[in-house]
Amino acid sequence: MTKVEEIITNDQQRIARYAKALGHPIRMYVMELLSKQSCCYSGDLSEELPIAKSTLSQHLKELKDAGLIQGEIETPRIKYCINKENWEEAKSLFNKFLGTKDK
Amino acid sequence: MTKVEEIITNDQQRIARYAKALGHPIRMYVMELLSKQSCCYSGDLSEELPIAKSTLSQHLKELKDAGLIQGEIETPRIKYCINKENWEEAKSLFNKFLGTKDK
DNA sequence: GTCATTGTTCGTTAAATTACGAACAAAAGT
DNA sequence: ACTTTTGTTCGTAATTTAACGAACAATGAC
Repeated sequence: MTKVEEIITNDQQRIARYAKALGHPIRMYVMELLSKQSCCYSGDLSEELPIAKSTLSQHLKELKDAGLIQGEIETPRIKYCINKENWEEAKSLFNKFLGTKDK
Repeated sequence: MTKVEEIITNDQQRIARYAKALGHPIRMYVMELLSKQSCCYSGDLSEELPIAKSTLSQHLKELKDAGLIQGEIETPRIKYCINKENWEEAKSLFNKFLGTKDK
């Protein structure tokens, strides 16, 4: 009868999308790293993390598809950093949701 | 070689668990509702939301299993509310992650 | 050109997620 | 006892997720 879009707000859709992307320890690890040190190389991640590089690649793709990170080619490596614009949006959405006073 | 637990912190595991639970629009909707109005009945949710009640039940179970909500029998209905203790932990973890100043 | 290096894509597999309706269980009302 | 209300559980199906290794592509070094 009623459609999802009439009930679930756009913000809820978006924050759920971000939350989903953060819903894995490896991806949390990457995001936390990036929020601390501005950028990283997947080769370095691949060394520290005990997972196949193809698996890591998939996780990075997840984060990229969710808009949380972006990759920049810096041959022969790829430099990953936070996607500032979307990250700001995500933070704003989470802060609002969490009832934090700012924003 | 190295184990996941040596790399991924406990906090990262926990916040990822919470994020995963929040990674669906329906569940975001419920959590947002509960953070506003302290409690709700799944019957009411079932009416507003265009999904089967069995599906809703599953989503509520997800949130319950993640520790974000708790159900209290109030026959014949079930009253759902935030699980305060875990919600505080989740907020604290998210705030730390998001780089918010408080907490 | 050939060889490393770096990271993605492919193919596969196992498990988890999402969704539905039907069946079921519990408890209160008649 | 029967019915109604409320919500969970069951059975099923389609899709997505997570993981691996092998194969592949791009680029720089030899």
